[in-house]
Amino acid sequence: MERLKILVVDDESRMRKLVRDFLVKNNFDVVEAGDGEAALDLFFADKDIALVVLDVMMPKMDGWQVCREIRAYSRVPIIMLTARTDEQDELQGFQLGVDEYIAKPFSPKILVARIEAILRRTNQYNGEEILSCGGIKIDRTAHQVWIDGEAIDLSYKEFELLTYFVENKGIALSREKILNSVWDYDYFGDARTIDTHVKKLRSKMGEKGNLIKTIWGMGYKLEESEDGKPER
Amino acid sequence: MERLKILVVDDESRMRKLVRDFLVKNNFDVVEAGDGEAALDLFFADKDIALVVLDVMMPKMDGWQVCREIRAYSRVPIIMLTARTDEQDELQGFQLGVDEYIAKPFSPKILVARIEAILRRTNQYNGEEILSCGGIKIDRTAHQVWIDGEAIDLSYKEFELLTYFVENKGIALSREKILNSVWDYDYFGDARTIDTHVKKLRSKMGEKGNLIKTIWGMGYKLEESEDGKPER
DNA sequence: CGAAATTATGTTGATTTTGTGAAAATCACT
DNA sequence: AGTGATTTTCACAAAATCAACATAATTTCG
Repeated sequence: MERLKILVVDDESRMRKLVRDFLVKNNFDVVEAGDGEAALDLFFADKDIALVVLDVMMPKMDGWQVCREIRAYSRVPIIMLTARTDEQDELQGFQLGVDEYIAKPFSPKILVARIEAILRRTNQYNGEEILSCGGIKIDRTAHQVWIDGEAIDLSYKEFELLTYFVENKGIALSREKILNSVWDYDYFGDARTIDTHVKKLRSKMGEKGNLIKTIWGMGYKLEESEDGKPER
Repeated sequence: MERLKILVVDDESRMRKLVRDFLVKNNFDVVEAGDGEAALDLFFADKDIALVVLDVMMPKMDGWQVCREIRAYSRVPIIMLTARTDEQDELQGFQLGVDEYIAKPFSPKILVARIEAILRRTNQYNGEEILSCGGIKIDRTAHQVWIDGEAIDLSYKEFELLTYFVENKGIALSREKILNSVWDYDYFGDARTIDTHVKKLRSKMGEKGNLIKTIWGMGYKLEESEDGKPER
């Protein structure tokens, strides 16, 4: 599958970098614009932009206006980044043809998940809806997890964390890394909170709980399979 | 692959030298700056700096400020050197677009590993993720070692030490050298500690343990293969 | 061979890191 | 505002690691 190109529009370069880094890591191409005009120029010059991520709050031309102008000529999927709370906006946005909202601050993981979901909906992307690994099965749209065929209940964070583990199975993950992708980008708190979630995950996962290995002095890792650990 | 250029910014010349020496040994080009202003001058004068290593604590302009100014114009990867403990800082830095943190004191080996990982992520560098040597296989991302296909558990230090041996297979390594790259730069303890770790490594490695040769009066060496040693 | 130097090994205590349960804070919904 | 669920923090227990040391074994070299 060729890499899909995403246009990211935000006046803050840090936010652009955040979004870009995460998208690139997830195999998308990214083009950026720092204001509405540049965004429109880029969008109409470049015929193969698969999706647009648009900050609402921008000086000069705001996100709504950019959205309106794009919609006058194109049905490309548009995701809006908004400040929490504003429900009024959502209404306005849906009338304008916005496909999805993401409230700031969001977790990078959620951003990517939403983008992939939309692209999947529009048949431009066929990533997996169902993840699985050593008896763990995850349905992302249904937000449901099965262990050896048995459905288990997980809270939101637990689900996100387990999904992240499965997406990165076999890779040693530092707490730092986990925080930076599963938690909102402005989360400032104790990395040990991860331990608590891991504890709950392990217990809810029953026998399969020990697929989540502790890497002492480093972090955690989801083992791809149970075997390969004979001695000790 | 041409040599990549790294800008090292720290007010302590001792630290700059430490970092420089290690990077040069690992085939990077290094330019140094002793304060924030010099760093910015150098950075904007020199168009092909591939990565910046930045100490947080500096007189006059601190690391955050330097980071901000660089980020206003560039997305070059930035690694911050911080005092242990300060988690608050990490949040701030993340918003500024810092790519990685390394807590002082660090081991030179870790510094190089992180730098290479980031450059790999940004596709500027294609070193190996998997090392191997005479039946020993090391997956750095998984933090996992196999001996003849069997996974073995190693502690953090043991893993670092074995990786160092494999990276330098066939080369005689003095205890001094080993300490200076695998241990934190402020460790001034007994070099005999290495012996203890070598002992544990050898025993965990089973038969392959004797690939780690003692070089009497000198240090240790990892043999590239078991056979082919008729003389001696 | 034997003494001196060096390395191997087993043990131990201090330190660091992780596990765990419970309390506190936050959030979602009514 | 009130309730229950979720998330985070905290404190202490448990576990793992690490450095150091003492003693045994090995190598070197006179």
